[in-house]
Amino acid sequence: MNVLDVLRKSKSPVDVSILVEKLKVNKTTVYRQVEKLLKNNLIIELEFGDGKKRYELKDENHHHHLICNRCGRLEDIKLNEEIIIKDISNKTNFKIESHSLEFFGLCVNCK
Amino acid sequence: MNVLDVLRKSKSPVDVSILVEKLKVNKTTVYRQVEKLLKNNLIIELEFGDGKKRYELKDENHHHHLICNRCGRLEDIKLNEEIIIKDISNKTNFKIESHSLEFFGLCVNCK
DNA sequence: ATCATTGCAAAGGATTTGCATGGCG
DNA sequence: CGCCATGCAAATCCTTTGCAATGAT
Repeated sequence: MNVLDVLRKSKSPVDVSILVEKLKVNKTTVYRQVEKLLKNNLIIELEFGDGKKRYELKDENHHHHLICNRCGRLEDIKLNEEIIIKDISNKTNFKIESHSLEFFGLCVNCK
Repeated sequence: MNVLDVLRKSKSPVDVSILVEKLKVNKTTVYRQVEKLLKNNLIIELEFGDGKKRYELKDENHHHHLICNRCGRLEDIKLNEEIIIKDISNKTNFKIESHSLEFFGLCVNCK
């Protein structure tokens, strides 16, 4: 079992404390493995506003998240954001390498 | 001078350390004032991935950010993301209350 | 022997909490 | 007095760093 295995098995993005728990290794080790995976573009880093980072496989299936403000439930959603990216390319000289796009609100159960 | 004044004067989102410096008050005070402003929907909280939160006025002029991975330069950009929001409303039962959308890459100078 | 990986403890940085104080109705 | 804003120190949480020990090549 390694970090990638845990991410593969998890339905939602995973933070360091969970990786420590599942892998039963030191947190420093986890941080270092995560760092390497990020550098190699195998995983992506997400922030949901609660002060800790979460990680997810970077797979062919690029998607975004709906995060419930009430219960924390997480839903994946696939979007066509290329329109927006192209719009930016047209308007500016900025070369986009990555983006973060998350939605916060109320899930079906909580609204 | 209060938090809102500092945010009004600043061209880019501001973190707590800057507020402490400008307002010359205790950081705890700043955190508490910020908390209140967030609750009252007067400011918004942003995360650029470096572990600290930044704050910005919530004004009529809703926009997003281009953050340079090299030099940290920040550019504002106005986008039409309603298309995407509507798309989500059609596809899911999630009620979106807010979203975060930031772009990372290389600015004109760095690319 | 060398180089990468791990563990552990300590340090750092951002944020929160507890408690005492001061201002003001 | 009672209430709210402030300050200060300590605590907490997440993350990073230094260093020694282990493992693999």
